[in-house]
Amino acid sequence: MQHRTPIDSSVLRNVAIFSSMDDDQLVQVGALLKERRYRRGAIIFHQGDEGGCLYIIRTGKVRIYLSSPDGREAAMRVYSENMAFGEFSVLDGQPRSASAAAITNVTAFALYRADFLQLLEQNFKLVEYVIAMLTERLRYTTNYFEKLAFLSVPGRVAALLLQLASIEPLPDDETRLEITQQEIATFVNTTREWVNRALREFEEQLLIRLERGAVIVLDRVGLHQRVN
Amino acid sequence: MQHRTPIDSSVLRNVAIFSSMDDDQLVQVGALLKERRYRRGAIIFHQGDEGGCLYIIRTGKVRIYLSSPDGREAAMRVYSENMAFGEFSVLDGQPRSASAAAITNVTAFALYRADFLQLLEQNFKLVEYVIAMLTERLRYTTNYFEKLAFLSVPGRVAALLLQLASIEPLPDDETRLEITQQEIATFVNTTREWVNRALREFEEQLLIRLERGAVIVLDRVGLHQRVN
DNA sequence: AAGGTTGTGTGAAGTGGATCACACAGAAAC
DNA sequence: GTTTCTGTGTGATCCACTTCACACAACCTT
Repeated sequence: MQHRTPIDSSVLRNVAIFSSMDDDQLVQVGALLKERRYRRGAIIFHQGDEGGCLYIIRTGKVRIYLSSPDGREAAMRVYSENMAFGEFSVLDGQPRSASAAAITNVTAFALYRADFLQLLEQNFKLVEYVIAMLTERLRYTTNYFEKLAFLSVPGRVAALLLQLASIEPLPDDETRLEITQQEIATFVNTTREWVNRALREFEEQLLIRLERGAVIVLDRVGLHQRVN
Repeated sequence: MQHRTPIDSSVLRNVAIFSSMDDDQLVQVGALLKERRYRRGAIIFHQGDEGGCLYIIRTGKVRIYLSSPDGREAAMRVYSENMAFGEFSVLDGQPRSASAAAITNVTAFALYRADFLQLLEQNFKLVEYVIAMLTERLRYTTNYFEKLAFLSVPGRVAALLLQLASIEPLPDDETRLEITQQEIATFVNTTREWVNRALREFEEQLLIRLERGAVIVLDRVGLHQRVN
């Protein structure tokens, strides 16, 4: 199920977290990584679990989310190719602060706590990268918090669409987002019905087009004006 | 207005961020710090400002908050003695992600970006501390986000009271929190009126006692049950 | 083709919380 | 003293959003 052989170091070249390393170091890192595969929908870890490793995504998308005692879910973020997630637990040894699930089929590299901490000590560039990553996370969450606190439901939906669109490869208009309305609802912390009403309104204004399981963003500047 | 003389290094001994340093290093750090004073209510920095330095609080309390275009405020956190704030901008050079205001009169040390980065390179222990600080911030905000997303107004008020009570020196019951209901409202992202209604209900259940400008926490376990 | 499942669309009723509108008391300012 | 704030208490109304209830289409299965 999982490779025990060292991972081809050339693959690691474009992973941001290792970008500062030379060939020798990459080979060394490759030997520490374990390959992991997850099916669409599979849960990678739960909030509260002991967190032994961080993950670097090779292919696919991962959703980070919180769940309430009564079964509701609040999605916080999507990570995609070449991004790392699950670092907090590795850095501070505390349990997972959120849960992670595979949105699509996912292949990832797992890097375990002891190995990672050792790399950190040996490589100051990596430390700089980790600090940069953490501050980025912090800014992201602060921004997310801000939206939740200040924006109405339609505003949050519009903001989410823009954010998702900005991740997608095609920076042009006509960006296709493969996401269900239920999923959008968990991201903006409302009900599916309200997401639907907001989306239909945007569709009437020709800002988006709706399909089963997808939203096609047509007019980003128009959407941007709807953020309120 | 501000000291140019080096700061007594013995004062730095109990500041967590420098706890790993020996006497020589502390003297060196002391020479880099600038003393700053702020009046009760004064704004230390605004969201969006260029962020040149981080602050270490000597005495007093500081409130970190966000403000919306239409003038509403959402408070995120209170920092008190010996804690550092304003680090993100120093670490990544980006503008301030939130605003900071003095709740009480405040004296603080300012440490500027270039100086701080240099210290970081010279001292790996400091790096470890910074990483620990950042992960703590991240966990705190995630937790805060979770409360905002899942709890009702009374639940959030109860959770806030418990959190504030846990900071206060007296860990016993009968903890006096000097805070107005308006301030509570900005912390839990509601209106003053609703905070009042929630507090009166708690008072009737003998969980707290109300005074002008203060809430006295009587029964923490009882309050804990009201978090929902 | 028949039946189940998942995603969507949409009305009607219910509610948590916001907004508005005052009243009142303690503190501070004159 | 009186006046003027700042903080509190509380009812009435309003509205954004939730909950419930169903209809329907697309896509699985078998």
